[in-house]
Amino acid sequence: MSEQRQTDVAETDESTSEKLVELAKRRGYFFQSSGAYGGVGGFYTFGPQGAALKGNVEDAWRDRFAVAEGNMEIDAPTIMPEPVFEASGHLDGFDDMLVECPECGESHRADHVVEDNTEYEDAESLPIPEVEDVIAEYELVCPSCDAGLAGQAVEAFNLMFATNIGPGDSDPGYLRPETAQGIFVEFPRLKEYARNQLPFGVTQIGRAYRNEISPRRSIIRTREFTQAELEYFVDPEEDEPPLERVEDVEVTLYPASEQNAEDGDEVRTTIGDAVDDGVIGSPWVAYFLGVAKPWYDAVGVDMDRFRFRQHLSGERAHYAADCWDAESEIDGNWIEMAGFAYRSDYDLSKHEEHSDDRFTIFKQYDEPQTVERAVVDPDMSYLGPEFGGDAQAVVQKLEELASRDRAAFDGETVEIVLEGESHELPVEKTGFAVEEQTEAGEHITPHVVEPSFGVDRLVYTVLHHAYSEDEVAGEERTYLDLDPEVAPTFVGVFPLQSDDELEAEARDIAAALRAEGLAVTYDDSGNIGRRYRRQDEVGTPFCVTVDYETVEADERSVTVRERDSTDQKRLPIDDLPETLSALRTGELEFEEL
RNA sequence: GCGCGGAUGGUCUAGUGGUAGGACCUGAGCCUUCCAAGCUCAUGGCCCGGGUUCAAAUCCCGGUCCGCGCACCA
Repeated sequence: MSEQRQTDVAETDESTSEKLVELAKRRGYFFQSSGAYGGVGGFYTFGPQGAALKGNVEDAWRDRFAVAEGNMEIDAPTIMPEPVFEASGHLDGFDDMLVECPECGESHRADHVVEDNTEYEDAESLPIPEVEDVIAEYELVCPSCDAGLAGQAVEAFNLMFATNIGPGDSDPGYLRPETAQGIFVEFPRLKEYARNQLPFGVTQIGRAYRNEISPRRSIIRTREFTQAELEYFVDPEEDEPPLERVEDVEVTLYPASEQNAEDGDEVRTTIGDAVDDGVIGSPWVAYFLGVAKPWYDAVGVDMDRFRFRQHLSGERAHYAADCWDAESEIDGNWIEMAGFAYRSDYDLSKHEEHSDDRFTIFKQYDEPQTVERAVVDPDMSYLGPEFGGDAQAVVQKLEELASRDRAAFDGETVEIVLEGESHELPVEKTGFAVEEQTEAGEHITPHVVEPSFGVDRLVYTVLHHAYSEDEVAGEERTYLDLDPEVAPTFVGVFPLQSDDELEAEARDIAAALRAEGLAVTYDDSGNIGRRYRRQDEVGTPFCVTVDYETVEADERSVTVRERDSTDQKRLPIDDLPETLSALRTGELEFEEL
């Protein structure tokens, strides 16, 4: 269907965006929240049409990335306690340090001021008091007006919304800045549910919150938004993606090498070739790019305005081996709609470190392995009196030494170094032994592949790419050529004109189609042309009109009008529910009627 | 957070120091046998708070929100 998609948008892209935002307000797609109270920045309400469209897009995502891939979906809370974000790094990493100039009042990123004027390279990782000290020590000045910044307070601005769990402030919590943590945190239980078998995937569709300094461009960058994320857990040594399913998928790639090149350009290739040529480093990332591309096409993203862009080394997190964004073109700008990252074991290791639970999977060997292992079992009745409070540290040193260098225990005595001081102790008191142990497997930390979709940006793209203008019978027309699968209203039902008999018949048909599970709107106001245009503007794919032939002829029939072509066909009423359902799923094309 | 520009019915807009018009939309009616037609009538507005002034939607200050640039984009 997309190859016929019209991109004959008149005038400039920018005015398309303006017209779309205006249409969205007027027709109930989306609009600014709390308008009655002056509005609030970065929050949008999806109106009746927008909520339905968004819901349909989410359903389509669920069908593809959860159901069709055999993954499980969860629904975690949006508020989680502070330790979760200490582990995830959001508490520190999400901080911006701001320092305000006492003269001109401008705020600057304190870490940037430091990095630009000293030899410090990673000022963001310094504690705030230290940044203040550095500013004083180097007598750094305001980049705008050269006034001295020494002595000015450096303020932390965290992009997470903070709250308190329960009364008082002893139990801080945060609104999640991404849905992913809700999955990672529950990994210990989810792995049980997956019967400890890798690979498995967990999806979540939900809200995330970021207290953006500067929300922009309507629903493109908001403070509350919806993500659809998949965390796919794999055994890095054994699991491989079923690339054969997607190897022929054609994609437009914009690799880092091309972005860095003088005359770099996008590359058209297939998933299979991109993996073979090493353009996409991670086969897992490649697989999900291959799944995502046809899906984006199906929900209505214009493939001529779509690409996958590789992250440059500078914008990639240090733990991410390879990362690609799905981007769509809006107003001549490319906006990020999804990120596909190979995150290694970073997230699970962090939670393993910070929590009491195990974020590993027990991986059984093909054959149990017998290994020799050097162990110690120190005589604490000797070590205790000898070393006092350091006894535990001595035990730890002995354990380390045994596993590292068992030859050290060959003599009568063994030497350990404790806080720079050397100690000798009799080997017989260490309980040193080499034991044979049988191991059935090992605990491994799975790696995770993360396709992370921004639902709001996708909805915006779908609307923007669907926005079309043409002429019908000499009259200008605006319509959204939304795919029937995601269109908020699927069919409009009208009486041809004011007439009790026609209206009654049309209402009956509308009720029958609703009973079929279709999204139906009934309209009998104004003339028929006006009603068609109304539905065109919200993107309703089909309209059914009851005329005098319907109520007078022997075989009762109605006209069905298609939105994009405005063509009409006559159909028997009895066939309507079945035919329209088939049109919705794409089993049937309008031309075939 | 800074800078620049903006804010008038649901939407788009005109406007002057003397409390507001238009178009579209919407509703009622007439007309109408398939594409925003016509006619009649109707609903509905100066972002918020201060200040100047006899008088402020208009001028000034502050705030909120929107757009753009800077910065930021986990």
